[in-house]
Amino acid sequence: MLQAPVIMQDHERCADCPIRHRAVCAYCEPPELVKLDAIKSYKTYKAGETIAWAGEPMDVIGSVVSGVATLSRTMADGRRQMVGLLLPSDFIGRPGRPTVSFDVVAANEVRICRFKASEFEALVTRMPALERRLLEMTLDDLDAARDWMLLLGRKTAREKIASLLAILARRDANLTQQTVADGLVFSLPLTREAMADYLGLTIETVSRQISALKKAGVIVLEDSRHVRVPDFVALLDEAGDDSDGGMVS
Amino acid sequence: MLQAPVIMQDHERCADCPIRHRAVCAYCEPPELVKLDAIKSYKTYKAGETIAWAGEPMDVIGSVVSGVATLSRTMADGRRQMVGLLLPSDFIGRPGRPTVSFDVVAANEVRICRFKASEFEALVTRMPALERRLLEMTLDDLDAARDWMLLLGRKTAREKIASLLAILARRDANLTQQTVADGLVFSLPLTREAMADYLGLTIETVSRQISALKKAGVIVLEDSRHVRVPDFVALLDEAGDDSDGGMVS
DNA sequence: TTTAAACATTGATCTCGATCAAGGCGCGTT
DNA sequence: AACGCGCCTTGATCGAGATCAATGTTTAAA
Repeated sequence: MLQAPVIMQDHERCADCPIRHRAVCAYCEPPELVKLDAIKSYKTYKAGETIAWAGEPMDVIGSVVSGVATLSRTMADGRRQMVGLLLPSDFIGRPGRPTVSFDVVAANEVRICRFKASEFEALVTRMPALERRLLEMTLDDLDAARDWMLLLGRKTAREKIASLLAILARRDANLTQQTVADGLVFSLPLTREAMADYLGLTIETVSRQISALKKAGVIVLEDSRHVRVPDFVALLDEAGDDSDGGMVS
Repeated sequence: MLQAPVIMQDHERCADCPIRHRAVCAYCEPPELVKLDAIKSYKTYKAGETIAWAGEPMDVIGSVVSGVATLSRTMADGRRQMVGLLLPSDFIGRPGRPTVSFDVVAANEVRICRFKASEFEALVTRMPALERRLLEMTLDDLDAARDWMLLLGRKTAREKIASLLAILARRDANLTQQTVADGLVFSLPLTREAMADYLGLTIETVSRQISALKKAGVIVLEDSRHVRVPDFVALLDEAGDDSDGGMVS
């Protein structure tokens, strides 16, 4: 969620701030920026570690610096559905809300830059542009959630896998500034189980469909965690998407 | 989406405004309120009529006064997934976004109170509390979308139907101030087809599962569009939800 | 290097919901 | 009343993905 199209590397001072990408770097005044710097802190979570449980009070907001975190809802009998995937530069937090409404778990080793929620909220009231930015980010999340709903409700297993791979490939290409022409190569930051939770499938089906895409030549598996996409358009075609969704071209 | 817990009937002047429920009534200053009144307009759409197509520029924002509207995404081959359900008092619009990203369709006769987007935006910049309110509403939508994702990805057909009925029953009870003890009665504002699009099912499965819940005594069908729920807790149980989700008790 | 545990793949079978098909019901029109 | 049309229900069958089961692979600890 909440992906910044390009990371701004010319703002070293706030390089890891949860809001750096457009809000602070674009709008904030230097005095406020100093305050942001003074109250931020870092924390690293190991793979599988729970960052926050559903229902817990959420006293920090932040953003992913490196690694991958997941948001998921679980039913009483253990069925689980991922409802958010947080990659580097994504924002974590629900401004103005006292509790988390889903489990936040580290998919692999995750480094997070955090603010105390109360201090962040105070800052927001003094910086109207920040509030605007938060609204914009939440709308991005909502759009992503709605695409995700189409995937869960109407796509076949094969389309689901292709869609997920396309999303991960796009994110990776943005971060590394690759172009499509090179033939994308990227790593899968999720286990088969996490992919299954993302897609509303079982791990067996995930595995089978990845094999099928491999057999069809749409992807090449360097190993079980590294994928090469020779032709990105072919992958999008498998995903059933009708647009290229803003790929770096 | 964006449900107001109780409609404020003591603010006649802005009774139909897209933002009446908490933002204007709670925060706005009288001079601004007058301006809101001056620029609002009404429009009624017939059942099945498309209010806006995906990709179109969206020059109005507004809210549902009566009737039901749906947001849905469609794939190239016609598969459709509903991604938003707008009941009376719900907000329509993506503040700051130039286009709609899904089809907006009237499920039955819908009356909408509208602002020109540009005028509304201008107002927002002068009323910081309004921006805060929009953020809050968008977060509500995001929470709803995430619950919906759990439904689509992991619930059985029967649980899906029960969940939808529970949502509609709750909304109806809130509007009419019924209590659970009475044994809820409410009308289904959606056709079987719309329910199927909501739930990621086919109309046949929707029909069958409604029949099954009827046979099990969880619901009573007065006719195909009116439902009685003798025991709301039993319905929630069928839905697989672990919380009562804020029912009026 | 061996071992154990987590993760991934593949096969065989089953099941829930989709699909195909036929009728029924409600309602407005002629 | 008869007709047509949209909507809903029910039955029969099919198939995609789940489930059950076995085996292979990677990783890291001993």
